[in-house]
Amino acid sequence: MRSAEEWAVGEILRAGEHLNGRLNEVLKPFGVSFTQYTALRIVRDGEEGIASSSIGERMHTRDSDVTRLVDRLIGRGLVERSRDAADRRIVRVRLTEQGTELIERLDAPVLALMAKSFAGVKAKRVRRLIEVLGHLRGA
Amino acid sequence: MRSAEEWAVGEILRAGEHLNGRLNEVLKPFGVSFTQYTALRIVRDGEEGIASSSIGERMHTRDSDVTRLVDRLIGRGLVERSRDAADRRIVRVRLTEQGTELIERLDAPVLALMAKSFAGVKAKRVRRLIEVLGHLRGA
DNA sequence: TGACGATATTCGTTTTAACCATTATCCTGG
DNA sequence: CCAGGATAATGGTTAAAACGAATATCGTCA
Repeated sequence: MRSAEEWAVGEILRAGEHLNGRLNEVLKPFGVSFTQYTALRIVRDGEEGIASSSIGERMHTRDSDVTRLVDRLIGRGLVERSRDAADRRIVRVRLTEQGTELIERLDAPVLALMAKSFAGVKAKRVRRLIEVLGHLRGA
Repeated sequence: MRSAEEWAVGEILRAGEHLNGRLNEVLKPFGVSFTQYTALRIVRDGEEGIASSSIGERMHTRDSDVTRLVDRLIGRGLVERSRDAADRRIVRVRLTEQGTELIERLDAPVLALMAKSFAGVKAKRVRRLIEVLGHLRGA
């Protein structure tokens, strides 16, 4: 005896799990975890070098854990740290050349995954879906 | 210079991360990880006791890891194992009373989270979104 | 029956996530 | 100047995920 709402929630969760699984398959050959991929994307989006604390906010992660996540990315040569000149408390993180190259190489299969996932869905529907998803973050 | 597709992919990923984060906040007070919650839902859906291997298939997890995931759930008294009478190789997993009670107590806040997330979105759009998400798993 | 495939467990390892307390460094306002 | 807040890093712990190898048990079919 399940309500329509519960069914809907189940659908959403299952879709999320499914996408997540597929995404991990794409990422695995590159030796990047989903968390690391997320961090790399955040760093890329923060054009002028993003503050560690900002990464933590976007990822709902403690500062100390951001430090170590960034440590790992540095260990792989994907990212680098530098002190902010104006406020030396702040550490800015930016992609290295290697990191830029890696995330760009990832774009293709990730895009392909999405394209495949939404194959057969009308473009207008996809656009609406994205609108709704955007709304979701605000709520 | 980002294409519209890349932007869309970013939106989808960010929405997923956001939802995941919120969900974890909901789950944390109950001491259940997202993975465990997923497993509990799968067990609940497999009415007559689900085979361990089936859990692994749905979660893209190795058998040996399913065993230990189930071990942990048993440790919390949420789930129990039993041999299939017909084919004794198969181990069936089902919710205990405690497990049933827990997942039912989780339904409310999870539903509330979703309701809040989709507040302001027309019901029809939500239905369409769910249609599209369902389609996603098939592709 | 007996070999093989299916199902699950056990053991061991490595990596990461999540949490917390403490320390270090730096900025700012009074 | 300096006290207190902001920002990170360090160190330590626990639990989990992810992977692989080996073992145990059971069913089926040739």
